[in-house]
Amino acid sequence: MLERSDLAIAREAVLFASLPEDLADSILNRATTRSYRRGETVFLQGDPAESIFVVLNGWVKLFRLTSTGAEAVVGVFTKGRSFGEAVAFAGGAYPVSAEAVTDARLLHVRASILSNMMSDRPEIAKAILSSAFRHLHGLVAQLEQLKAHTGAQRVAEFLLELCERGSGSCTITLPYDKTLIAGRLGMQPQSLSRAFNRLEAQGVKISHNQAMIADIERLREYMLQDRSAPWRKAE
Amino acid sequence: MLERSDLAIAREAVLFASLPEDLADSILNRATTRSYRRGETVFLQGDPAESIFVVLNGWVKLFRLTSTGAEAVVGVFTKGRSFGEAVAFAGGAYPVSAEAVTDARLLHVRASILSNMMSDRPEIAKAILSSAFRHLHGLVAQLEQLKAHTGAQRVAEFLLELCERGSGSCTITLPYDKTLIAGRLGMQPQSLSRAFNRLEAQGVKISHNQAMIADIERLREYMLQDRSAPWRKAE
DNA sequence: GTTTCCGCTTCACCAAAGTCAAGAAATCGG
DNA sequence: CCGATTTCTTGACTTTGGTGAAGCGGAAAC
Repeated sequence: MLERSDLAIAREAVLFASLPEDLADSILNRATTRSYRRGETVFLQGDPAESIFVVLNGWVKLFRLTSTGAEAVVGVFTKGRSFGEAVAFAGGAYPVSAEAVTDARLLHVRASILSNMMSDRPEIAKAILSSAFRHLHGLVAQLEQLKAHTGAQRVAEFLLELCERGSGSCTITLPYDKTLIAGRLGMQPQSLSRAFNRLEAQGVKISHNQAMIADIERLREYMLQDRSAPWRKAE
Repeated sequence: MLERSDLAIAREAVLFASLPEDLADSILNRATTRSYRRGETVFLQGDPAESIFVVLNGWVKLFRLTSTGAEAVVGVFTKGRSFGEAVAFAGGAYPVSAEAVTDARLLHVRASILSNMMSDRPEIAKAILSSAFRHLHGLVAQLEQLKAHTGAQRVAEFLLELCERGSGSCTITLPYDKTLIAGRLGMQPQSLSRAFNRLEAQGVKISHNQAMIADIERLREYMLQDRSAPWRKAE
């Protein structure tokens, strides 16, 4: 049912990584996959939560629609990341909507299956809690970012997360379009453009969807700066 | 060990509410309580997470300290609310710090106890997941607030959450000091003051730690307004 | 009672970012 | 290859909210 490569990706996911192989496989055997087109909805906020999802490829965004139609992006996930764990067990409705932002393939795991297996194998509960914790941690980090960093600093942080290396220079490909990056960072696309300009002073060059960072350490220092630190003027 | 009134509060908490009474009690029998003075630290971000906490009375804030010493408040909890569920099982370190903001009493439940019991009684896992989901939902709501609402709107939302009634007028007591309210809403105390002033136009009066809302519906409408809606000028 | 301290508010100023609008650049369909 | 749509950037303007300083008032301490 699942292709070999799908299995490999799913097993790497936090959700399954800590489980013994036999257990992971017996869950994965009962899971299904589905492809989504760019822009297609996976679920809407308010839908009854019955499944847990694991991204096999492509990108999926989770977002909240406000009463007035504005959207607040809450997470953007790619290969190996799961979502929906906690809510599917709390038996409620999804508090966010999910949409494929590129063509994507997702693994669906019905919560009821896991729920049944959980009685025999309590490790499952811990695996799910680990995933849930990861989400909590991610949200807390986002809150901190929003409350304590300027737009340009958030952009710097975003770029640094994409860097493999810890120092020196590096070139990265922006993983999805700038409109979405702006949403993820809680700003308007216009402000993202301006933030990129501002980062030029820190040795960052953007062209098309490539970002070149001249000095990772320098950028990291910029990102960590106190908000009220214009002593050293915008260079 | 636990007083009768403590038991009653703990049983109401999301964490225990869904559990059969015998199970809840056997957990609570193995839990301890402790009192904290105003300002006392419960744990620090980075501490190994061994316990889950339930607030019995008083108020506790969860916050993150940035590298530069700024703090970002991530939650403020009172009677019946629990925290630390997910992380205690993921076996990691607390990603936030916790501090009593008033004199407070907390129930401590060692994660290892729950962990052991979980094998026999899988309902426990679901109770914990429900609590974790509640936190997730709360954080998502905060993100939406920050990204989509102005300061004054966030204050309005905060006040409305404290209202029991759904319409008409109401008077509420601010549950903790304004500095903390400002932190919880992601703004400076000065900005909170200004926001209160702005809300006067919406029929909100603040004196000392009392807030009088003349018309709940009106305030709710104000809070729901699109950010880009100054067509009807700031009245 | 008076002093001190703390929490809160107000003011003036400024930087950050949203809004509106126009234009450039890239992408896609024919 | 060309036109049309979408995405991105830029500019001018406005609003929001942060910053620092000053002032007010209440509560606890002397």
